[in-house]
Amino acid sequence: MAKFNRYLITAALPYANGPVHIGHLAGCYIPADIYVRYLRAKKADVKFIGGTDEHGVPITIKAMNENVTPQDIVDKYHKIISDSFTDMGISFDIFSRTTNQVHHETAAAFFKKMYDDGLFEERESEQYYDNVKNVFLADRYIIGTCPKCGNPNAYGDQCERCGSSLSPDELINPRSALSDATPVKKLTKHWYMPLQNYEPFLKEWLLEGHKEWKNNVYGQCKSWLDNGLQSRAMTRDSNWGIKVPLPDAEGKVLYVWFDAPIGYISATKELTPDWADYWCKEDTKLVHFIGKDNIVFHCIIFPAMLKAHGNFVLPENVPANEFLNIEGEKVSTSRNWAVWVHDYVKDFPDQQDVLRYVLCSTAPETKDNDFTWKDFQDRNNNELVAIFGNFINRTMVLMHKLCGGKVPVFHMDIKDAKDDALIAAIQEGKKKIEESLENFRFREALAEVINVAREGNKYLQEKAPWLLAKTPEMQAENQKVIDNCLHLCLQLTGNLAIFANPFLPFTAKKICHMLKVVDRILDWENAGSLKLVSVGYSLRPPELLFKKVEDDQVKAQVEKLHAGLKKSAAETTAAAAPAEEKVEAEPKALIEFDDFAKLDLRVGTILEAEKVAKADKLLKLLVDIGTEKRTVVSGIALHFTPEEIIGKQVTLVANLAPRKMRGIESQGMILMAENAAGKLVFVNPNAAVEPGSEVR
RNA sequence: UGCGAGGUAGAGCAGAGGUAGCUCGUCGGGCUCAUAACCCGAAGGUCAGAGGUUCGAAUCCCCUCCUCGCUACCA
Repeated sequence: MAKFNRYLITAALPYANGPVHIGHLAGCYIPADIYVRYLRAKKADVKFIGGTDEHGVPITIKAMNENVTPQDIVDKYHKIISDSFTDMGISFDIFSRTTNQVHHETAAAFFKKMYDDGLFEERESEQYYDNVKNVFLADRYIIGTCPKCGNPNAYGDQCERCGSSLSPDELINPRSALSDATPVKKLTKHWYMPLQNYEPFLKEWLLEGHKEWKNNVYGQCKSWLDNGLQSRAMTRDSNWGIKVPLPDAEGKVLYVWFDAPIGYISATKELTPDWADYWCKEDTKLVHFIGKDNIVFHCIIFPAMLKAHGNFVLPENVPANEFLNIEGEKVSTSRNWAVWVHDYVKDFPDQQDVLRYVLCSTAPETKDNDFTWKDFQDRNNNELVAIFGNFINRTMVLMHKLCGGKVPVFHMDIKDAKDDALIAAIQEGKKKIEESLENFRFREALAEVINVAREGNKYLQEKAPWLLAKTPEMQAENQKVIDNCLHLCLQLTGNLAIFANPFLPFTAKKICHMLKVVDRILDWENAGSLKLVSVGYSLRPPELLFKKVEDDQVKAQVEKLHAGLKKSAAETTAAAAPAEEKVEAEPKALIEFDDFAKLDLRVGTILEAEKVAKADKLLKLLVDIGTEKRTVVSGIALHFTPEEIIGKQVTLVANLAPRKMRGIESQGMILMAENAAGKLVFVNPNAAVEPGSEVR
């Protein structure tokens, strides 16, 4: 514990090309905020760093599609994202952005230092280039017809209609997204970081030194390290990003994943002149909160960068969460299957803590989890309203009824075993919550908060002060017992405010208001105290902390979700439909006989067939075309077993340029007919002919 | 395809050799200060499936299936 005198907590920088949804909150921002609020309550020296990640290709694409500048895009989403976090009480000490000047300087200097220390390899490779705009094209910038589904607007890395991942070489009629020009290959130079050089260090530091990390994180990292790391390009050809700070680097920017984590450092610089204390002193505990998709960058690449640069602390833990599904389906921003934070805040005003509660208690800490509106309702109504809120409400109501609206005296002389048990439960609860939080088990910690409230309800029930005061005479006789009961319930209420504060900060404040105490009592050192409210103080009238979520609200939200989905689906279909007809109805452009004559089509016989290792759709075939035997790799393994096709006659495009697939050179292509259902059928002569016979 | 994580009651989780447990929900009863808490009772599980080790397996070993991520790959 005393090992660390300072905490630096980061939460993944959301990418500024869309708003944030509840999956982001559950996986990353709420756990981070809970942890930070807990540390602050313990008066730890802590900085909570966040910001938007504003570079990279997808932002430039989005800008192009909407006919605005990338800066417009990031300005828009930085605001939306930042507001969502503020509304939800995510208490960043700074929420910065990677387009800031400080960040550009910091990231460039970081790169330059590594360059000067000779830590990069320069390599040349061929990349697609747009001769009209004079720029290199990332795979995303190349658009063409998808060879699988015929979508005329597939990207060079992926077809968004059929979901298949592609390489630019596969696109039919590729064209530049910027100018419509046909891309050509051109040599380009980039700076690579030889990650393999850091393997010994990473293995020692991570695999040996951090066995306490969560299973999902440790296992993934071990897998990466066991399989061996490779050099990775840390620069890109683009004009949107941080310019590579070298003389011969016109048109080069830092790879977005190189610059983004440095954003944590830049934001700290922006926040405080003492930033170096947090980043460079060994007694700082650095913790990155992220989702599982970011594990490799935060556990492998960024630590390697920090180590390479030198003088930086390394993360002490990276408690990555899994993913949150919505109503049984994966979140999909493109299909609009998501609950957006800015929508929630509008639909459920002043109920941020309900969402914080539900997302924490159903957080995907060990596996993917499901968010449903029904569960949201149940947890709110049965736990927040009925147990937590209800205990505090009964305490306040009874105190006003039976103790004149003032904190009653505690009479030590009649303290009994039940009182002692309740006091012990408070102490016990404190210990459990601390232990859970320090080990990043937020669900468990929050469940314990509710549990303490449950103990309160139980105590109140057993003491039943309302039964002791059925008549004024009875009340006079029993007043000391009533006083003790409500005194303890009020102290417990104060403790619940402290316990709940990291999780439900808005609620904790409301409790303080009711108890007429200053927010300072929320300091963790007061947890377990029985002197939070002073005897004789008159308190405010009770106000309800939570209200029930009604069935029609649940219904409305579920409908909204489906309506959003339909709308999005309709848009895609509308956009795709004409194109689809075009592909099927309109024949390809006329060609001359000479074009046809370029094809060398031969009938061949399959001699051998075997599955290609590490590929689920590929068969490696040996085809006899008379004069020679060709090795052909064909993507038909899902339709045919090797045994059933040996001996079959096929039609082969014999003069197709050879191409390597999974390390095997394919010397030709087998013609297949595909029906609407996607079933493949061989195109072959309807009677056997000599192998090598020409098809004309 | 390889690797990683996961699969325990309707939901969310715990348990890592010794009679399968917790919270919420469901059903029945008691009680009532409260936005129906609390108490008592009940139903609900072939611990993903098959095989093995063991006196004894949710737990250890082997194989298979399913979900998610990373990674491949495709007429």
